[in-house]
Amino acid sequence: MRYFVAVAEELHFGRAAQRLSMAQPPLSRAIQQLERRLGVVLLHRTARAVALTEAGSVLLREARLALDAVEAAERRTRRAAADQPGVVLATKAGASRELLAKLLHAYAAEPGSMPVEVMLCGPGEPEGLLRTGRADVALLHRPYDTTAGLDAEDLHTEQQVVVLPKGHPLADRAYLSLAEVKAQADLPLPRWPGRDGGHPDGPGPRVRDHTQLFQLIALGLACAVVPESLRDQLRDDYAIVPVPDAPAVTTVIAWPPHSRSKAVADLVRTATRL
Amino acid sequence: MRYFVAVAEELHFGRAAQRLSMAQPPLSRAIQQLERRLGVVLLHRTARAVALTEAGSVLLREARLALDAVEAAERRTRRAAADQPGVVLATKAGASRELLAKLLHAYAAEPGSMPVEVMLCGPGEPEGLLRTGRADVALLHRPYDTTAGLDAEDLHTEQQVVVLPKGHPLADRAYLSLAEVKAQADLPLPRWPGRDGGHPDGPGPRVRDHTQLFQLIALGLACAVVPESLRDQLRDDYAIVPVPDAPAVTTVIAWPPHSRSKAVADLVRTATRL
DNA sequence: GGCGGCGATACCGCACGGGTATCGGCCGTG
DNA sequence: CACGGCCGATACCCGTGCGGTATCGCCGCC
Repeated sequence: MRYFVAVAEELHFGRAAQRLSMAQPPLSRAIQQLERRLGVVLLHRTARAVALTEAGSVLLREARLALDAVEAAERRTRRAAADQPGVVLATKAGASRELLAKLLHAYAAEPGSMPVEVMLCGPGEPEGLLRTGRADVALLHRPYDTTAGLDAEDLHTEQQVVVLPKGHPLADRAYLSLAEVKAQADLPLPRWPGRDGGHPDGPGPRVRDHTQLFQLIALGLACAVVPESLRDQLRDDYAIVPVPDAPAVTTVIAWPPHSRSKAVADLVRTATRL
Repeated sequence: MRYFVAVAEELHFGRAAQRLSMAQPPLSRAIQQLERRLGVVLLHRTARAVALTEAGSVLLREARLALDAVEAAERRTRRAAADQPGVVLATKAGASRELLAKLLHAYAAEPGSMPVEVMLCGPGEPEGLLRTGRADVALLHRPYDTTAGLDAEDLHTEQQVVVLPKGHPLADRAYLSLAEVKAQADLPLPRWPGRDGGHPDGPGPRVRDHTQLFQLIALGLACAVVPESLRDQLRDDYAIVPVPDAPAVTTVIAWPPHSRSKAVADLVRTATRL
């Protein structure tokens, strides 16, 4: 299955073999065996190109989940046996900073609380971290993050604002509509990486984290619609205007649905009581 | 991992090996290898008994999920390649009969609908069927069934009633409290099998499906608290009394969170519009 | 038409998974 | 207290299957 995922992602047996540190022929045979075992054609091969069949793309999605589950099993087992227990909390760097601080503080004061390791990561990563067992619990932000396959509790909902370079013509407005923001051809919205690590097509600059984002805004090369709590982290060299019709952002605490850990349960309970 | 799950469930290398149709020594070694690879002690072995360690029980839970995911990947891939598409809907035999009928009828009338295979199963099974890819969508009943790890939409909520043998002294009451029902020592509540197939301890008779249940009630050996919609399926040789303080039962339609199937989406949409 | 890129095939060797035989410790029993 | 039996671990052997190298066959392009 690892082999198939590699080939399906590369769409090239040679490169996939290289990624798996093996030779190409055994890889070809392994895929053929898989196809024979399943009785299904997974790949259309022409001498020039490899393409996924319908069934192949189903297997790609399912196999990723299965491999993640296996990885999670190993990792969680190892962690359960480690002598120093603790919880790993994942969240996007820079988001919900104040809420996170309050949560950590309140949880530390709980009786029987464990050390919490905070894992800061890029957008879209936390779900994968939970699925592969690298993290135990995460703070996510709907609708940016998806909670599919996770259990979650809502913590806080807030409106969004647009961040503009200081002195921009629109900076004096009391509020802006999402349509007006998008209509700014000179200040495009940035493009965040998708789940596969690729950036969607479009005019805006490619961006990986908030530092890059605010750098670009300060340079007058972009603007961004972000939750209003981020304003606390901005110095006053930006202009901030509410965007009432942008979708509200809900901060949620999420965890794998079968989690049996007392620490995660305590953390969730503490968070909902804040 | 399959090996470990077998040993962890049997807590006996010999029987586990038998279940896996292999000899005991290679199984012992395989488990040792797994322990060495993870660097973790999974089982306490005394010469007389085998017991799970803390880490072992974590791996048991995680490994089951991982194996289910692998099984689901294979099964869904095969199904995706089969020339006759279709959806498998799982639900407990006898529950929500009318709602199911309406749903199937309404969905069949939708444009682009596919054949629906209804899979009737016992209590607690549907979650496993969804996780292993044997079913695509299920009708569940909270709080009896858990929707952890699934996406779900509420369809219908109803009160519960107690079903008594005809002519029972309590049969004339306008309503009963849950405490009164439980206090009936001569008419114990039945014990349903748990997720592991074992029945909880207690006085009541062990029961696997509604047929058994109602047979026992008719014989005057048990009573049962069930959703009120079940009364439509009962002939009038039972007495039915509302139990207002029993938890309300919500019928939900549930599906695996990463499902990308149009048929499942249509089915869910149809169900929520009923 | 020839060359190059790429997946498939042919063939080989070794490592690992599984089998049988046997050991060793623990408990129950007469 | 000694013996037997139960059960997991160890020792040793064998065959299969996975991965490697060499090569082929097909297609597209210069």
